[in-house]
Amino acid sequence: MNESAAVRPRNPRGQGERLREELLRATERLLEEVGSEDALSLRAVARAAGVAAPSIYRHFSDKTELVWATLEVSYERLAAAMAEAAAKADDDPVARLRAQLRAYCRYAVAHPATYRLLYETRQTPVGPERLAGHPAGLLVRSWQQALTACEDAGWQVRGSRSEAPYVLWSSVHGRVMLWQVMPSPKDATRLDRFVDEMLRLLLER
Amino acid sequence: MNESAAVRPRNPRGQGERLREELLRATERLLEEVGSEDALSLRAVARAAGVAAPSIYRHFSDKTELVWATLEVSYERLAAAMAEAAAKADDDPVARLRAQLRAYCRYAVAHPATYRLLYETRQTPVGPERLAGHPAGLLVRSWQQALTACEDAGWQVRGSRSEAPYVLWSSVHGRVMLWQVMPSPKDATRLDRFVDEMLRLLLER
DNA sequence: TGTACATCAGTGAACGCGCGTTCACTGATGTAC
DNA sequence: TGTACATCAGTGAACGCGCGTTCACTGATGTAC
Repeated sequence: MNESAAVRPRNPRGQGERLREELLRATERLLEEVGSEDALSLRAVARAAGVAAPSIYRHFSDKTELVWATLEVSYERLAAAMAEAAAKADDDPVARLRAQLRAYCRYAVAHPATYRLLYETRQTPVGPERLAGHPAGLLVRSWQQALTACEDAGWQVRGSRSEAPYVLWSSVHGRVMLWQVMPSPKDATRLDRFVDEMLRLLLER
Repeated sequence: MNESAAVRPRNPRGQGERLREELLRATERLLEEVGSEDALSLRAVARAAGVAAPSIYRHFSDKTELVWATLEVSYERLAAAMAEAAAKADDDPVARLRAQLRAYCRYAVAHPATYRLLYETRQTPVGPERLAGHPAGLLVRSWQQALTACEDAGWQVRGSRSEAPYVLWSSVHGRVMLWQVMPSPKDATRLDRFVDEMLRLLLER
């Protein structure tokens, strides 16, 4: 039951912000463990950080703030993983797009609960100004750009050009979610094959 | 605060099973309202059904049983809507498939929370024997059959034939979920257009 | 026809629990004079 | 150099709440004799 961090020394003066980071990390880990915002308790977060529950309120005004901040961190990790994969790929726009899509899938496989939560806006009634900054908007732009890069390199996008980013993204998002639900073959290379198939369907010379 | 059903006459002898149906309907409605299993309370279900909380235990052994039974009902409704749409469509396999897909989208739009819950297996650790009966398996078979019917009518499926049902279903499922998350154009005809686009991508003469 | 009894649908009160949040506090450490 | 004081990081105890579930019950109604 001893969650972790049995004794935690108080931060030195002026270093109070460190606890903020520790709380974010603890929340990230626990969210993945319990699988939903409802099931996450501030008391558990405090326990995991080796701190009393009220200490959270020094850094976050309430539970919603804490969870939202954590999901922002998670989204940054996903974006970073995709960027890194693209950078490492061959100097070919299709290879780069494929690498990004695979990194996206790998993130979802590695953090299934977090991945789901990234798309659960319902959790806590959240203002439209926050919804506007939702990762979803940024992602669709990223697929959009990747497809344009492919066109610049001489590829043709099959079907409606304006629907194409949605086709790509929806299908990969949907496939990942179904993969998480379907019982049988929990084999992540199926996702890679799916990505290849989608690119073949969407792009032609 | 008076949730409903202020006075509920006791069922006549031998009709005790009626309450079971009423509880299922109340749960269905409340699940859609609160959006998650965690947020649903047995006490609220009882209140909505005009009954004392312990009465639930006459018909369901615990909360999990109640929710699971409700999701089964929801899934049956979805399947029925799809079947009805297919029956009403022209006598052409592509038209029938399109009608099924649109009915699927319409269901998701009309019951967003329920639709999401249908795919949340995580909710309560549930045995593999139950997972085996998960709607997901039935649905993939249904898309599978629909595609075969198209082939029999002279259409060709583009790309890998074995991936095709997953491409179709993943993309529609993913598109629906993204539609629910994205802020801007809450316009359900976009989903219809998406369905058309996917069929165009997947099927050729 | 009358009556004892079993069955059935449903209840009221209580259990123990963990939750988010508030409050007034402690005690170490840097700073001003 | 010494000391009063402000600041800072963090705490312990308590709040009121709603939850899932259990328990022993009530009272209407059908059935056996």
